[in-house]
Amino acid sequence: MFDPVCPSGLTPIRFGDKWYGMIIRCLEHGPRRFSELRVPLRGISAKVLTRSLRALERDGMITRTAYPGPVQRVEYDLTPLGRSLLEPMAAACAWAEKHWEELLDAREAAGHPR
Amino acid sequence: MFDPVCPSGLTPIRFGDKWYGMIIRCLEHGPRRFSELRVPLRGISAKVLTRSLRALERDGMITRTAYPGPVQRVEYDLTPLGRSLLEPMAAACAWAEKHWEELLDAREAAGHPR
DNA sequence: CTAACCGGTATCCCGGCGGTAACCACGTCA
DNA sequence: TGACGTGGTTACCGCCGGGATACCGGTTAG
Repeated sequence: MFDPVCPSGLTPIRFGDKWYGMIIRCLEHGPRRFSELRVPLRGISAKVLTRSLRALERDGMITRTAYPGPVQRVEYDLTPLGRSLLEPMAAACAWAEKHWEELLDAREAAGHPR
Repeated sequence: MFDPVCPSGLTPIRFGDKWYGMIIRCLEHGPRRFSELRVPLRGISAKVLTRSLRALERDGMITRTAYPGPVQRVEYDLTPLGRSLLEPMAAACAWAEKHWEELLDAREAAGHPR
């Protein structure tokens, strides 16, 4: 998921900052903990992940819940608003799937290394 | 069109660089000349517009046609690929129209100045 | 006691985006 | 002859996003 060559990271369509969209997709199937998010988002630093999560929280896209147990445990989950973003994101992904090769070919033809 | 307060410039959804998407929308209803593009895109500098246009051209989104008449005349037009981007952009705009207020409210509630 | 895990924060660095300003070639007009 | 419009290019500069690294407080496992 989200390997460096994945087209989803290369579409001209972006949601918020670099990770905003990917984080939302990671939360699509239920809440995730901080460290669970770092796995699929290969290479994200803790700082950047924290910042993106804070931004998403500020925008009402996700909730942050710290469980008071003895072990530190924080879960992030999508709000209805965040979930509603999945729809246009799906449209963007559909576009990318259909037209990604075209875009790549155009770049190659323009002399840009693939 | 595209005044600084327009939500379209503030959605978390972005297409390419800052202007990529707006340029495509400007070309939606037919070809436009360089200077015609600078009008709706208030405040864009020639440098940035040129760079964005080159990027769009490189990606096969638009064509650049210089007419050989006595006066210098260059027109930019959407390719089918560029036109196909209008679809997910419409989805993004629909989302923004529906949920923009929600996002704003969330930011305000988070103590962020509106 | 020590190490590791969790969920971060603090600091530094770098590259790229975006903006300003100056300049330029070409052609037209007065 | 000079000013002006068109469609740029170039140099410079500031800011911010993103990455790497180090550290930290609390808890638990060995």
